[in-house]
Amino acid sequence: MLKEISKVKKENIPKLMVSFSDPFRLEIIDLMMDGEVCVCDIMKLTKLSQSRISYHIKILKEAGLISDRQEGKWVYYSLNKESLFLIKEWITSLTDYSSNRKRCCE
Amino acid sequence: MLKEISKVKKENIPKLMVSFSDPFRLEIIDLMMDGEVCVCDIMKLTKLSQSRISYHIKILKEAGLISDRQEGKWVYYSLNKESLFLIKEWITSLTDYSSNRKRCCE
DNA sequence: ATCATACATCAAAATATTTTGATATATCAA
DNA sequence: TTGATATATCAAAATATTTTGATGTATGAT
Repeated sequence: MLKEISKVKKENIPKLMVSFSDPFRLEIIDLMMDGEVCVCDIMKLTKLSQSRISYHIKILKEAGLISDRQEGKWVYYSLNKESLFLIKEWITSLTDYSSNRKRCCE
Repeated sequence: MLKEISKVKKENIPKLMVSFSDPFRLEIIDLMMDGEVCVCDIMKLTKLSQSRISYHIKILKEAGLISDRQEGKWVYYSLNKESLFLIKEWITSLTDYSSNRKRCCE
């Protein structure tokens, strides 16, 4: 069902959603809303340790939610708008298609 | 930031999102898109054990994503459209407000 | 070539989530 | 009242995620 009405593959949803399931990742995402950030920016702004940030960045990256761009010693991360749109579309399919049928299975 | 541009309280986002972060919960949500389901429906349709289903139902309920209605021995669960809309609104705030500024912190 | 900086990765420990099987509770029917 | 059914809850075990501190790698400056 969900499979067919959205461009996001159902099996990718959990990984994407896990991105939003941790308060520190939400903080990082929040920072990225203002534009690109490097790990060092996040360190300054959140007081999380470097390896901890790298860990969460990795989760976000593997979910496809962020992109990176290296510039010398720095790696700049930014939100991947395309996947945000896919998620939005998926959620929309939930709100739009959830039926008004009283009972599902009879 | 996210705090201010959406009606969903930031601290509630992780719990809501955790709902979508497990494939079995997604299956259950999927079933609910067709209307109300009881635990017994989910048992028939998914082959998950009863207590396992109750556990996942509890997660969904505590996130505020589903509502329940008891009728005799049965408890019918259904998606709570209001919270789906809040989530959609939150995701929309992400896509709409994420800035095009190149660098966040300078 | 050496050093400092930015970040990634790794293994171990800490912590959290999920599953399981058993038991509890509530409702209904006989 | 007894028994069956639907679901919830619980504690233990299994499993997964997160944190920590240490080490590795690449880049650029001296």
